[in-house]
Amino acid sequence: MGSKSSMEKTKTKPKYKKGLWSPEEDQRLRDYILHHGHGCWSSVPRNAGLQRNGKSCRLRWINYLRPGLKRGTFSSQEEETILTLHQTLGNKWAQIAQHLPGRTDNEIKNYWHSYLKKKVMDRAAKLESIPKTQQDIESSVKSNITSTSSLGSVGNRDGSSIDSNQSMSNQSILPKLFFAEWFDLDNILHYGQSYNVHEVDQFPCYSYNDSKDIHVVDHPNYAMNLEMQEGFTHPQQGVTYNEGSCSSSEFYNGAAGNGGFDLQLKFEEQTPENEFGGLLAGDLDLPNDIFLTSDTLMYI
DNA sequence: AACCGCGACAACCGCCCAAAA
DNA sequence: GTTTTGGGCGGTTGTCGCGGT
Repeated sequence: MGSKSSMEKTKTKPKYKKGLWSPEEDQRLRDYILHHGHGCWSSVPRNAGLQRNGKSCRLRWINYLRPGLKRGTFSSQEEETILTLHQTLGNKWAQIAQHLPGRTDNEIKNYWHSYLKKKVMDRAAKLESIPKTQQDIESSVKSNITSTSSLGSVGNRDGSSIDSNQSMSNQSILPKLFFAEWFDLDNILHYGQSYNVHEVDQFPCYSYNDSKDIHVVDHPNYAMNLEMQEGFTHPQQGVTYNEGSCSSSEFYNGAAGNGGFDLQLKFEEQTPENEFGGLLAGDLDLPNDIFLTSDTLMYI
């Protein structure tokens, strides 16, 4: 026994802290990743001075600290998206999350287990109670809808999915929303002019309604966002912010989401201050007329 | 006021896979 | 070719707050 304990002494694993994250820990992790990128996750806690393991840091960053997370209740549209995708993909939460900008797989999973699953079961139960003939009608209608849906036909949940499912999981039909898009360029007014966003040869472009000129990715906000996204995606390269590139005249908060997303920013409600907002406002020299409130939303 | 049940959400655990050694 | 390591994912558990009794 003694020898064993001495062996254990020489092979002691570092004691990692567990449980809820404190605001100080969040701050450390956020500061570290925003300045250095995460790189190798196992080295993050060491370098950031945290008593956590790398996995825990990664999870905390992805599910909570990462900029662009959309929090709060799910909209009915998001709900339907989850239901539809779950019907097709099963419990592939990460894949489902790819179609819900700003939502994490964990969040969707929790929502499913706490609410949606029950809702689906209730629906099924109701369907059970409906007389057979009516069920037949409904199921035929449902199958018609499914077959004409852009999501393709329903696959098996055990992974032995049919082709359309595989193509869906490998190559998303729905567009992914990039970091840049949380400014919702479609709804931005530039010096009082509205402009359209489109692509030319896969380069994001924008043009003003009253002009034939097409501008290629030189929109400062777009560039900044792309840069930030690159920074987060490739942390080794470091995060280089386009400091001072946000001109207050180029976008404003509160533009109506024209069927898309509201131009709003949302930051952590749990943290004592709007730290990411503080980061933006501080490090990025955010203009004064961009309102960063705890009620606002930011999308990624 | 105390207790209990429940829902929502955060976080951990274990497994799998791919890349590196 | 094998082992090790790191990252990602899904399932599950833990914690907290709130409402009802």
